[in-house]
Amino acid sequence: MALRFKNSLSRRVEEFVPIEPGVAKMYTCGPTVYNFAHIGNFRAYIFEDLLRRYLSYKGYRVTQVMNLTDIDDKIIRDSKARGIPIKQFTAPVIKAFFEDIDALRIERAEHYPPATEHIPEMVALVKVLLERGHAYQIDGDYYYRIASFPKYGQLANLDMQGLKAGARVDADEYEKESVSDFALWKAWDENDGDAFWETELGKGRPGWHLECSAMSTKYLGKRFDIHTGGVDNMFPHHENEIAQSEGATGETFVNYWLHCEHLMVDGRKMSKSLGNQYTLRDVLDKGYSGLAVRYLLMATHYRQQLNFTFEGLESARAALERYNDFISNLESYPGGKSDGSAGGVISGAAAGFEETLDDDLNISGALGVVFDFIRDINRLKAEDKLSAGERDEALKLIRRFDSVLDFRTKAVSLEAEIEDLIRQRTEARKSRNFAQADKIRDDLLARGIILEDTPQGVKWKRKV
RNA sequence: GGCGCCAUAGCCAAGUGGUAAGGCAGAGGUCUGCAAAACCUUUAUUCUCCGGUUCGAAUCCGGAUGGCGCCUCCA
Repeated sequence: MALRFKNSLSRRVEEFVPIEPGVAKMYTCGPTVYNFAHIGNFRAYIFEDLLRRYLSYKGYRVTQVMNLTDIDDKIIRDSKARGIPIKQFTAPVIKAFFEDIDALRIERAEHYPPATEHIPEMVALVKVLLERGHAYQIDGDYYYRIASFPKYGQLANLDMQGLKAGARVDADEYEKESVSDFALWKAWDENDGDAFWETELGKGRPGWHLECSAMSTKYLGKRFDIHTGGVDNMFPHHENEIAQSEGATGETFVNYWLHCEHLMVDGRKMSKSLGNQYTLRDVLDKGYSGLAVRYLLMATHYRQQLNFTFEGLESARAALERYNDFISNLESYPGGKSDGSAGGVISGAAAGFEETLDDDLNISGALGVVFDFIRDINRLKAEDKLSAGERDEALKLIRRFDSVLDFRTKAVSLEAEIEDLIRQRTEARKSRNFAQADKIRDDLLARGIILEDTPQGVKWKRKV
């Protein structure tokens, strides 16, 4: 079976057929850099990481764009409150964002365009929309005329008549032709301070949705394969992107829309506005690793709500330990006498991994395959029925899986002091001074170093 | 009010018509100086509930209950 995705646009599972064979172009909505991202945000980025890595695994050449929204109301408000220029305000937040995605092993996208560096592209887009009758100007503000785009509401499955009746009308925007029309460009007022650009549209700044249309086109073309984001971006953000981009080009903007469900905490959506958020730093400060967070956020299918708990994080940590112990134990296994069954285990696991992930990135199913594989190989190893050649094939496969999962702990060398303690313990054991040996082992455990006595001698590992 | 999603063991979670994956936690065993790791055994006669369709339903249909999200800040 071929790779397929649940497309939000059609609400069906569809086979992935790229515009250009062998190439996958994707746009992934990125952070608004006014504050540290919370782990709910990172769930979306982890999902996108799985997507891009699996596309690569399947042999696609991937181009991913993730925007950095570095101009919006909150950024203006907060930078003004601190009395510093916007760039100075956003720079440390952007720096922290990249530190966080590194800690979570989220592979870098090819492009991270900041909105403020693409004002000319956005202005050009508004001009095209004006020419084509999709935009109008009132008092220096430019709006998108939703009535000019009949498909509006298709992605979110919203009836725009009903929406009007819903009457969530912003009182100070009464001058728009229709309450549903959204801002493309906002004229400067004094509250904006130094947040403005002098352009052909006048003095002002872009609306929220404009950057994604302008920047996706710049880096990926008028049409591209995949667009992702959180479900909460489906409306209005992605709906508006479609209206802008297709209004400007008259062509289909994106073929596959993939939306990631929310991370919950205590049964409620984790969000900045509800104030129930954890940043990655909050979690790391409690002693959990970025890797454990990665596992937890990745292990549940992206279209399923995931309730965040520290119990779940502990469970993720333990699963990672099993995964990593498997690899390191296998690496040090000298090999035994094959009973001929390993080949089937390996090829079965390889096929199963791909079959499940092909099915709209069924990661839970794929992890089931991985852990079945681990148990099967461990059993052969325990019975000494795995040859050195089969061991190497098994390692090759798990490393291939790991190109998608990236759950392998990084090898870090030991401090000389700890090496010395391990040596002292080995001496103590030789002289059967077990009390001393056990004390050293306990002390090291408290420092995150786990010791195991094996037939090949003492082995150490770091707590995941 | 409109649109949509979800409910599977102590916890997390796959499975969408052929007789309940996997992870964590728990219990017993093998191994070990003791551990750890690993392996073996064990932990849901049953998938929120009530009807229906079918030889056969966690899976399809109808209904009920409970939870969550979106409906112009949001990943």
